[in-house]
Amino acid sequence: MPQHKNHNPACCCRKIRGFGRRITPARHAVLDALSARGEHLTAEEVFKAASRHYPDIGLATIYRTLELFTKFGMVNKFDTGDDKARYEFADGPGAKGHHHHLVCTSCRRIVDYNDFINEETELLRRTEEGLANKYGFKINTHILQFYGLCKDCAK
Amino acid sequence: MPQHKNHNPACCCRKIRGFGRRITPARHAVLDALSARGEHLTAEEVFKAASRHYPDIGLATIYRTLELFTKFGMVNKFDTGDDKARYEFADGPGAKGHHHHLVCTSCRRIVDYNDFINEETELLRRTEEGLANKYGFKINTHILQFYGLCKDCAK
DNA sequence: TTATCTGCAAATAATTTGCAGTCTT
DNA sequence: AAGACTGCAAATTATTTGCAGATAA
Repeated sequence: MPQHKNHNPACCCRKIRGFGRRITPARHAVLDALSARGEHLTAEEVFKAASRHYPDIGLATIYRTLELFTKFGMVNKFDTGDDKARYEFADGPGAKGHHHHLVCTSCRRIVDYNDFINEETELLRRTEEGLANKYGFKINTHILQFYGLCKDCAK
Repeated sequence: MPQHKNHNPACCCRKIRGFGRRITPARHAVLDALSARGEHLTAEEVFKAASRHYPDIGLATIYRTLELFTKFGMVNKFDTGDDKARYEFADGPGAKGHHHHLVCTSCRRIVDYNDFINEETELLRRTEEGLANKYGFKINTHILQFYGLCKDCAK
């Protein structure tokens, strides 16, 4: 996992403080969990990972923390069709780590890809612009995900 | 709401029977609810609408029916970020009614658009092809949604 | 006839919330 | 000190499931 600029502790702490919020052991543990344990973690998975460094942490705190980070734009919350939210560090369009997801509907494996990102980003940008004009929306985000069967499950 | 070929009762019934399943009053009521009450209904909304014609219907039946129709490809199930699934008749890419969603994160209004559908569809098709080759996925669906604030909520 | 379908009530499972005490700043 | 943050337990909410009876084919 490459270490993107958004993901290092110093930057995250600055951001949190910038919003007038506090740095706590629980929040550190969540940040660590998110950067150490790869992408697209469920709240439960973040909880398990964070518990290792900080055994007293509670699941409710995980939820509150992830919600907060999501609100700050540090984290993306998304859903892949099972009924658990998933979380990962956010990389805005254009950032090195920006990617979309390819989801296996059978084994729930999630593949990050960024092979067509430039083309996609460009079209999405134009679409956003067009939609904003026509419908008067102020668009903040989009979700693009592909669903199918991975090689193993397709057999 | 235009009446697409996929949405008329005769075609739906044929499809259901084609899968070896039965036509029942409950299923009729769900079909009616979906075509009469517009798009992107929650299970609860389908339930209310269907209850009007068929008061004895139960919510569990709504869920089971919608799941079945989704499995048959007659209905799309999707999610707009609140934690309720939403359902609408499916129009495959290329069909007249094919569209994507623009969601207001404040008032939860959902706008259907198909302004850039051709371009989008074309890029998505190419992307699917590329991803299928590179990652060995057999891709079945995609989700593309834009999130932002509608005109009223942006004030 | 017979497998599918149903409503109901109870069970799940993810997420949220109230609260009293504990920290960060 | 003051407000932000916490863990815990209880509450919520959407969805699922078991079951015995009803019904479409």
